[in-house]
This record gives sequence, C-alpha cells and structure tokens, in this order.
Amino acid sequence: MPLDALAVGNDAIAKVLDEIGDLIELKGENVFRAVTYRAAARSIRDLREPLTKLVEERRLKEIPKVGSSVSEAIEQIVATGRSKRHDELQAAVPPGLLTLLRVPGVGPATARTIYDHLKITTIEELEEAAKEHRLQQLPKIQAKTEENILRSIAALKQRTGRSLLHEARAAAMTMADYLRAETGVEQLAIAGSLRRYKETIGDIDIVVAGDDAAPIFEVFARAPSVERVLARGDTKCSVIVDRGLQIDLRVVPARSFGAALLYFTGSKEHNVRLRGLALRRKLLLNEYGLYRIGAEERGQEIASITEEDVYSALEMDFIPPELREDRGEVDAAKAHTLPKLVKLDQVRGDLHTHTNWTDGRDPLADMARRALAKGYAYLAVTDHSPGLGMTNGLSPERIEVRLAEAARLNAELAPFRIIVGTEVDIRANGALDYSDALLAKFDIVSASVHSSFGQTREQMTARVVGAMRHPLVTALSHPTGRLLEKREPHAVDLDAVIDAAVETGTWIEVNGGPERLDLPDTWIRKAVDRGATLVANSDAHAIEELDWMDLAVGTARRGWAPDGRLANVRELDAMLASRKKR
DNA sequence: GCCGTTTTCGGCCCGACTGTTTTCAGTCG
Repeated sequence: MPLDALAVGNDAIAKVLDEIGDLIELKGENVFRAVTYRAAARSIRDLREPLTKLVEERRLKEIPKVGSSVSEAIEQIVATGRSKRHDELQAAVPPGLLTLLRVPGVGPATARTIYDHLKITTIEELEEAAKEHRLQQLPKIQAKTEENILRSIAALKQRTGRSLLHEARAAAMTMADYLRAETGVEQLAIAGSLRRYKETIGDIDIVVAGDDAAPIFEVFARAPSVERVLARGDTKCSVIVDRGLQIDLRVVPARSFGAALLYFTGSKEHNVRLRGLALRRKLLLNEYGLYRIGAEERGQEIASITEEDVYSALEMDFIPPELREDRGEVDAAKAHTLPKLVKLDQVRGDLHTHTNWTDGRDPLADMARRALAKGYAYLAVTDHSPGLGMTNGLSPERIEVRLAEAARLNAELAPFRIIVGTEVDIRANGALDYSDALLAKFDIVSASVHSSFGQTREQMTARVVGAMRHPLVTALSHPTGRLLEKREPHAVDLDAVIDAAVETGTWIEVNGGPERLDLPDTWIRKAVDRGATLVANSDAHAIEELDWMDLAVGTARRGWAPDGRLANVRELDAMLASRKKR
C-alpha cells in the first residue's frame, strides 16, 4: 500500500528501507546491501530534521549510509509514496516470507526452505505445519528445530511487546540479587540497553566474572523466576523469565570483565564502530579484550580489565553508556569533545509531583520528607487543575489550604523548601484551566495536554505554543503525550515547540515516568543544540516514584544534556530566578 | 550499497550457540 505522499514522515520512510533490506536478504542478494539499507533506515530514525526538507534542499547524501541508490528510493517515496526498488522486490519475493522472519530462530534461509516446499506465508500456517510435524520432513530442519519454532511462536503470542524500563530493571535486580546471594560472585553488572537507559527494553543482559561458568549457570537456570532455558553453552546462558522477558547471562574471566561489560552493554552499532576503529589500527576488539591481531590466541591483551582501559587504549575518552548508540559519540570521544553530562547527584529538586489531593497516593508531608531524605533542597508539588475531572483538581479554596499546609511544613523542614505549583491543563481551545489570578498564586506552573489528543498537528501546535507564550507558564510537561507501548505521541510540531521554548524561556520537561520518558531523547538533543532549558522531573504519584528522577536524568543523558542545561540542578534561588520574566 | 588518515575497489565486527555439522551453516546479538 503506497504511503500518503504528502504526509510521509521519517519513521515511515525508515520502515520501507528496513523492509527493502529484509526483502534483499530473502531474495538472496548480497547481504551487505541489505545491511546498508537497514543502516540507512537507522540514520533516518536518528535524524533531527524532516526528510522532506532534506529532499527539497538536495542534502540527502549528507545522511550517513545514504548514497545514490538509497537517496533515489527516498526521493521516490517522498514524491509518490512508494519506491521502485521496493515494488520490484515485493514482486520477486513471495508474499508472506517477511512474516515468517518475525519468528525468532527463523532466518532468511529457513523461511525460504519452508516457503519453497510448503508454500506457507502466515504464522498460523507455520504453527499448524509444525504441529503436524510437516516441517521436520524438510531438508536441514529436524525435530528439534521444529520444536523450537513452535516454542517461539508460543512466546510471540504471549509477548505483549518490549518492557518498560522500570519493569525490566526490577526483573534484572531480582536476578542480580539472587545470583550474588546464591553463587558468591563478586563482580556482577547489569549491562545491555538497561544500562544505556534505553526507553524500552528487549532483553536483559548480565555479566559476571568467574573462572567456572557451569555452576553459575546451574544456579541461574533454577532461579525462581525462570520459565525455561533457551540456550546454555560454555560462557553464555539465556533464559526466559515471567511474561516472556529474556535474560542473557555471560560469565567471563575477571581479567576480561571490562571488555565483556563493554561488549555486553552495546549498543551493537557502537560496538561495530569501535571494532572497525580497532581494526584500522591493526587491533582486534572482542568481549575478552583488545589485542594486536594474532596475539589474542596467546592471551596477550592490551586492555581488558576495565572499560576505561579499553577506551583509553583506543586513544579516546570514556564514553558514558547512555551515549553508546553510534550517534557521533565515537568521533567526539576521539576529539575529546564529549559534553559534560548532567549527573543524578547534581539534581537539587523535583518540580513535577502529585499528592493524594488529586491522583497521587501519598500526602504532601510524606512526599516532602522522602524528597528531603533523597538529599533534595526543594520539591514542587504540582497537583492538577479541575479541568481533568477524574483527578479531582484543586479548587480555589483548596489552593489556599495547600499554601497554608506548605508554609507549615516549610517552617518544620527548613532549609528544605516545598514549592507550591500546579500542573495546569491546556484545554482543547488553548486556554489554560486556571485564571491568571489563580495562576499567579503558584511559584511554578507546568502546562500540559491531557485531552483532545486527536487534534491536527496545526491545532495541537498552536494550542501548546500558545500556552508556552503565557507569561505565567514556567514549563511544558510531557510534550508529546506518548505512552510507551500504549499510545502514540500526539501530532505536534516539536521544532516549533523548541523554538517557542528558546524564545519565551519556557522550560521543556524531561518526564521520568517510565511509560512517558517525554521529551524523547532524540528531541532532547535537538533542544540542547538549540539552547532550550530543560527540567528533569519524576512526575511521581507516590513516594517511591520520586526515584524515577533517575530515569529522567538517564533520558536527559541519552539526549546529550550537559549539567548546566537543567533548571533543577540549580540551587533554589537560582532555579526560581531562571523562570521566565512574569 | 556505501565508503576512504592505507583504499574509487575490495572490503564491510566478532563470537557464541544450536543442530547432527565430523568442519559447518544458520541465527542471534
């Protein structure tokens, strides 16, 4: 189905290029060609400008991995909604083969074999054939493979999607604690996308140092949360725990711990980049260490004990895990131009929280004491305005009571300070849900969209930018409104939002709620480039959710946010003074 | 199909695990 040529966005184009890559592989063409199309798709997803604009300005070839063939495909998609290359491949590759690739364990070769003999094109047909043992009659497919395909299909059906960061982290910590207690391993680290604070998590990766993997895998495989063991070898063991989440455990010699942590943290693209770099210096980088080529068999590594050693031996600065996505961090580390990223312990306060007066669970006093215990100097309580009916928004009378309550607590907890703020609704027509007279009672006003998500991009942009221009609005909360794995971001021109933030001095929130993580990291980077001020918040609705600040800071770091760019790393007076003129 | 501080041609990261392979292909991350 052709895309709507006028509305075609970067993601939609990237998806077509990915599919071209898959089709090339299925057709049996040179796999490097397929790899290139996928790499181009990835560059495009990371792009911080609309592709349509680059087409107009004839700048497509500035994009990494986009050469003459890929740019031709992009131009065609932008102009007509489809690509000739894609059409030709679809005609050449039987429909449905792409579907079979979605089953883990089925790659291009197996998909081809299954299709050629049985003409199967859907997962349902594949499941039926496997149950009837028709697959094991095919060349290169045995009973065991057939069994694995059936299990993969079952897992595919059960699996709802990727895990949210806090859920994956809980599962990882449970396993890590269990392994420490039951095996006595001393060096253990959670690696993978979890360590990089990626917004959603596919698999959990754990690396431990040990001389003998077998007994560790023994303990790992019988952990209470394990449902089944996927694979077990000499150095690596993979299991499925509850709700289909996969945990990979890798055991390496202690002297390889740093190299293994680097390898297991990824991203894959970052690793590929580092290994290519090593290769050009006649060095080999693998999960055991960095070697002069040929020396790996003698175990003579140049660096391997810590990640710092490996980066240093490659003559580059240490790269924080959050940046390891091959988005320019390798070149910056070589040139010593990595930004000084914001750190969690620099955060002085949280500026978006809720209490049991609206949709939160805990009283203000408890939230404040927990914030104080976390070492904060201040906490803004920002309960909802009444427009959001179900959250019991604060009436003018309750605002007065709240101000008095905060004053009492402030006297008790000084120098810690509670700031009374509000998360005010931006109504569908762009008006704010409190009068200016009421808004003026608050020290902090965070504006956000909670309704009429279906507005057009023009309507939504005007609505949000209009609120940002209001002199009493301090910050814009969760700018895209997305709920990860649940609700798409609403249509809004984030370039215009960033422009408005720079122009008006309105802060843009990095919301640490694990299903939001909004503003998304790629846009954070753009906001940072353009000089906008950010504010990292937990959006906590309960005392323990104040810990989600960690996720907000991790997301800000993924967006390359330097410490000076966040309003809430400033001390109280400086933070309040940095609000826009009102 | 892309790319260049060895290159405009000849590479393209590297290793683990599974299956049944007695030396390797397929898949994965």
